[in-house]
Amino acid sequence: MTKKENTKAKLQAAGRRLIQEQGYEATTADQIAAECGVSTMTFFRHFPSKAMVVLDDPYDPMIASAIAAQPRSLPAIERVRRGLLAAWIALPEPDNHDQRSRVRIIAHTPELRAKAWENNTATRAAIVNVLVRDDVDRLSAEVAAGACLGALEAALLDWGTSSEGTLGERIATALGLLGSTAEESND
Amino acid sequence: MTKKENTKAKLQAAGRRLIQEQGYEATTADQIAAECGVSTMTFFRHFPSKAMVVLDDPYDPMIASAIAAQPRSLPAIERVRRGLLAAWIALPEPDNHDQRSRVRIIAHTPELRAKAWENNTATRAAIVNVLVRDDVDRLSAEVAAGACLGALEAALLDWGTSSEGTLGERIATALGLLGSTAEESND
DNA sequence: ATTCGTAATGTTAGTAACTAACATTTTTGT
DNA sequence: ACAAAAATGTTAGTTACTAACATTACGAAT
Repeated sequence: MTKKENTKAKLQAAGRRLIQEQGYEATTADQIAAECGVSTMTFFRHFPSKAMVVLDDPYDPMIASAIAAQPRSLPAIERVRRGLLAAWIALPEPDNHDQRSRVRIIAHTPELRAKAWENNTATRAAIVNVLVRDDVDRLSAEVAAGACLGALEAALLDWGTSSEGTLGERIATALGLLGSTAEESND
Repeated sequence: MTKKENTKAKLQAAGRRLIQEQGYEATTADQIAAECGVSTMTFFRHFPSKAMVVLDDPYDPMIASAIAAQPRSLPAIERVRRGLLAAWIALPEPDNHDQRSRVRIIAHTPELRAKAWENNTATRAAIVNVLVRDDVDRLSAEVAAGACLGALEAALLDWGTSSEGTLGERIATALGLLGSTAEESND
């Protein structure tokens, strides 16, 4: 399975480079494929859509379980907020250069931002389900999930478009803005 | 300009009906146009994309100015939150039946939800700009705008998929969940 | 090393959402 | 009734993506 991964990596690299140089809309899947000496069909076998060349990232798993692990006594938003913080801490700070340029592309392309949001649908649904299972009403659950994931995204894009600081800092700041005004106890 | 508006209304009605019956992806722009005895091109002259047959709504204007009108002394989130509440109050409760079925379609179609989010980009940017102009840092502004608009959307979809209560109630509830824990003073 | 199965890729053909350019009809003001 | 302008039609094209089927590259067992 080394060949497959290799082709995917080449497509990803070429795609991101071309999109950075020419813009997202101006870059076609055909072009990316050609750049790698590969057919268009092969491109779509590796990425379900053109957007995924840029969007493909390894986050998202485990988030729902991190939230489920927070104490059920907290208000919904607070549970999601702390769950996301906990999930983040368990992750490594990303390779600054590559990730930052990737995020920068997304930040500059409304269509990609929308697709990124679409991609989060599964995560958002998972979060909502955890909360609803614990007797939070649906509206509160949706608001909590939406607000916290929104803050996460804002942190990511802000980090990507700036040049200093760590992602972890931004995430803590962004989620902090949603926090209950009396702060940071630990349980 | 009556003919134009008439055609648009017919396309909208036919489009929504067909999409409701067959699903969003299964319904083509060609089909909607044919249903109205009109060419495909005409469809796209009235709606910039297929999604807009369903998404086209009259909200959004004035929101930014409602936020600008809130006292600059409040934290960003609180300003946006109160601004949206104020903007809502200035609006009439929508015609229950049509709007509800419209929202229901959106709620059931991830692609449409994503496009709705994309459509909000302009509003979100306007809100962020108002805040930044008043010396709120960009990250806080993005988080505030994202969280509050996210809550608004959750309220809308929840209202659309349920069958009781008013939109106004849901919006108040949803935005209330983001509120500072010490509640509801008026200034 | 040869053979053989499978994984990766290629080819062809097609659909659907759009866009551009230009022709035609319909509406409207006078 | 007539000319300007608005609305629509037609044709041709691009791009993202899918399905079906053919082909090549690759690794493992003999």
